[in-house]
Amino acid sequence: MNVKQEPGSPAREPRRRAGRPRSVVLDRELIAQAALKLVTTGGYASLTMSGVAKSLSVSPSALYNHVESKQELMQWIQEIVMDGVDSTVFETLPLAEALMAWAVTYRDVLAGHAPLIPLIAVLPVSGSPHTLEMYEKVAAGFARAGWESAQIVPAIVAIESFIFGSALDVTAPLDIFDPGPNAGKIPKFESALAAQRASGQPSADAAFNTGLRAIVGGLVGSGDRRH
Amino acid sequence: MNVKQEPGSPAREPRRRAGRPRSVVLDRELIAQAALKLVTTGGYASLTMSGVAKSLSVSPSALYNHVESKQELMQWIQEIVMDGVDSTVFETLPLAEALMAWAVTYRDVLAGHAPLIPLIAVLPVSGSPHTLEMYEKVAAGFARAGWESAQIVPAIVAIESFIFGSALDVTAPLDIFDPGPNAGKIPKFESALAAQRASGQPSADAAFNTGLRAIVGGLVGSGDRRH
DNA sequence: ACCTGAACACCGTTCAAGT
DNA sequence: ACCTGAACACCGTTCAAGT
Repeated sequence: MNVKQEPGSPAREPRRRAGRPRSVVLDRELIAQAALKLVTTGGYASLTMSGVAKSLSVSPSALYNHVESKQELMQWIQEIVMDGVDSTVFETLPLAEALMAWAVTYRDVLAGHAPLIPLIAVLPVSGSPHTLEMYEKVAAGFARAGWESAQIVPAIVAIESFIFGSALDVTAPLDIFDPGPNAGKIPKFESALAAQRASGQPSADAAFNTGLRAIVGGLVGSGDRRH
Repeated sequence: MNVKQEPGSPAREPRRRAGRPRSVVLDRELIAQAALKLVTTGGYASLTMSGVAKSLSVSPSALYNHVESKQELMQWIQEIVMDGVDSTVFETLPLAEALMAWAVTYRDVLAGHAPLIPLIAVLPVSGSPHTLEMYEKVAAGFARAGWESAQIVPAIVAIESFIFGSALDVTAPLDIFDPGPNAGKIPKFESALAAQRASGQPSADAAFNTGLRAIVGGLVGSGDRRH
């Protein structure tokens, strides 16, 4: 999935005079990596143009020679993040299993980047060749399983919607459903909550497993979508 | 669903001397409504403390006598928005149909408030009695259908995750999947896309219908979750 | 008790000036 | 071509001062 740097092209480093502390020669790759490191270290609240500039020992305005806006910078991050989704499974597994394996890596990858989710949900894929390749593999998986053409995109988007929502859910506090001062007024929900808690599994994980099985089963299980 | 103002309590207006233009007497209700109107008119980009203050003819700092932060103000909006979700259907319809009707109103209500979604996904429900009541009705619907206690919360959260993701999806541009310069390189996906487009239905709607049927069918259809 | 106005500590972004 | 430093137009929030 990850595209490695080709060892054939030596990526010639611009030589730097020694002895003098100097600022880095900026480019897209460098800025994107610095931004990603910042996010990984301090979360999205720490992702500021100033912060990125500082981590590169450069003035904030210097960044604008290479990136149009913070929004574009976030799209660069999004591409790197999406690169972590494994869609090779569609080449080796039957559709239902492939979808489940794909969804698991997809959710895990997004869970650490929740602020990107509203962006990804809305971002045209045209700018991200790798994301398009992912869709190609997923679509090919559906086609190979005999799906009717017109049903494929809705099915993909449906599962993706579930994945996005589930990834948001991962970031919720464990006690999100605690009724607080309203305890006792909502008996049915409280007993359901207590029973779920007794299982020991975080509700986000239980929900993801339950929902994934349900939606994939509901989509792939019934045969009325084949032509 | 909406809690009406009780006509018994006359909500005595503080009398205002006539002739002099004066600023409003602030309270939570007034601020929340002003904020909601601002959002409805100009979207979430226009929701600023200054903007709310201006619409109330008051200085921005005055708001902080009534609300702790912009975050809290957004929670007030969230409560009003969630009040639009119809969960009475669980009292009248069989579980599967109730879930689908509930999901439809839920997604429609959220679609106009996408920036709230990451907030709602993470917000403890304890602060919002109405939301808790919603969960009680949904849980009661599952219980009435004979569901095992421990399975109910995961099922609810799973459907909610799908709804959240689908609501985000509504705000995506219609041509989000346009391959742009990569046209031709992803044949399987492109033909699936063309076939879907030919149906005339926006892909977000098609995906929501497809996915909702699948997840509800996958959850409620198979009988192995009853005790 | 509650409002004003000034101030603070930030944002993202632009732009003339330098090299 | 690309970086710096100053500046701009905002943010949310705090706080002394007034009534």
